[in-house]
Amino acid sequence: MNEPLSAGVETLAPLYKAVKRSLTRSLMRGEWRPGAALPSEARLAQRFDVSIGTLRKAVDELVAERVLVRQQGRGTFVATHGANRYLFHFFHVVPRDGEKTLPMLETLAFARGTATADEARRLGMPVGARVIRIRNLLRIAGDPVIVDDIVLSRGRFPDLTERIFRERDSTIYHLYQTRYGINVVRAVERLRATLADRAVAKLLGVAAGAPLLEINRIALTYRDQPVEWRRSLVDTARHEYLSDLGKGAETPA
Amino acid sequence: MNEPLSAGVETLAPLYKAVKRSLTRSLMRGEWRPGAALPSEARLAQRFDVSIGTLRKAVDELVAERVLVRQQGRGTFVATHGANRYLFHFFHVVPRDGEKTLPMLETLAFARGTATADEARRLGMPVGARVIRIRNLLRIAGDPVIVDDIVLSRGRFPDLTERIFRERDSTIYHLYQTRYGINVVRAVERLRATLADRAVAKLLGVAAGAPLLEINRIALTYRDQPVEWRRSLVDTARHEYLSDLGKGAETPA
DNA sequence: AAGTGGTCTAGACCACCAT
DNA sequence: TGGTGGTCTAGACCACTTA
Repeated sequence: MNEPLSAGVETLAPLYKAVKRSLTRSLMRGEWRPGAALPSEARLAQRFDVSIGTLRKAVDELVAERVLVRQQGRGTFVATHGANRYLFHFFHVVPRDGEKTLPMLETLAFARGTATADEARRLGMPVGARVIRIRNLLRIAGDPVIVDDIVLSRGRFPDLTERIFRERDSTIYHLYQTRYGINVVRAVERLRATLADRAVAKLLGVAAGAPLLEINRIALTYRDQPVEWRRSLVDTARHEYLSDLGKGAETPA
Repeated sequence: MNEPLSAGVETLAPLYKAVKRSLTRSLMRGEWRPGAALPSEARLAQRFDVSIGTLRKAVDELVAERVLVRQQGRGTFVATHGANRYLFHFFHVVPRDGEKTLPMLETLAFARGTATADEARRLGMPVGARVIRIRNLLRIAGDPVIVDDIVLSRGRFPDLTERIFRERDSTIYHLYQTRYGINVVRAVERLRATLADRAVAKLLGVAAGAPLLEINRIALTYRDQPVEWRRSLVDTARHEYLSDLGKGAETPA
């Protein structure tokens, strides 16, 4: 496993970038499972034959991207997709007054089909590729607020069945991560305003033609490979989409 | 100017945090003007009596927050509000097909008044405080796309007149920065869907009752002090709000 | 007590920019 | 050529966790 850093096609100029790349490759290979501890920084530095400072700089960036999690005194771990990570980084709908909470998810439909031109483009597959389409209703504090339509490539999720999807015990991304080894690392969302059609209006308990917030999300894994396309329709009568910008990282003070 | 780091009310545990705090204080005081170069890292390290590594770690965070800008071989500078920074970090409306471009701004109204309860809460002022209200129409590639309603405290912008506002030669935040020494560093946006009223519909060239994306933005300066409240109404027929999430920093590869 | 990450230091060398 | 930031190193010490 001691692959020399100069092995890759081309070594990135700064050494710590090469180390980061090598770490990412190991993560993609699944060398360390989600939730598992990496070797200590001292050991990793040895393995890559770099100083601890350089190793730390590589890990720093992966921590900033939330791929790894450091815990002082315990170790460095592969980030897992649980309720917390979902709430903090992948779910931006908040009550207009009150605290953000985890939505309850009810699966309304699960169907197989072939990719439309739109779906193919967004997921980087050929038109006609085999896909799965899932519709969910999300309730916040009991109220129906969001209708989600998810599209997945059957190539990436070969044996995914409605039963497996329904009977997962945590978030959807946790299912992707644990069962399919697909680690959602980033998401790009495009928002617009639209009007509720009759079916969605009924689900959300609003009038047909009510204004809804439409979120088109592409979820990405390592190297920005698209994994999931999700269209969310949100009733923003009592909820909002929160976008906090201009912060590089946490940096509280 | 050699204020000891232990001077502040309480010194933050890590040394580099104290250095960062001290740098921020200097920026708030205007010790270095926007666009000006800071002393070299070696000199700053001397001044704070810390190692270069520690000094760099403090500057790293301010660079990540886009308060400072490093240029190899030239120096470290106080970030200025120009077209680029605005486009990249404070303007998220993009054409659905095509490149993001700088909008053209037309000022429709400029009026003085006193703060409503809503305005007072959002800007952290007492109800009835004196405010300025400005309405602008933004065109992208010639088409009217956004109506902006801006609310400012007259306390922060004492001598701001319609003429000064109209005759500025760059972005609005550049005006705040250069004329009032107020550096917008961060923004929090809350989005919802709404319907166009008659006045806005006419401005945007859509039907009354057309769906619009409503963006409520609070612009903040150092220490998260609110500076500006802006409500934008966006016609998302041919444009979208882009939200890129999950990246800690740039980290291209 | 042993092992982990977090901070801090001091110094070398490189890449880039101005002159 | 001299000054700037960018990278890399080696090592000391601290804070925290676990056993």
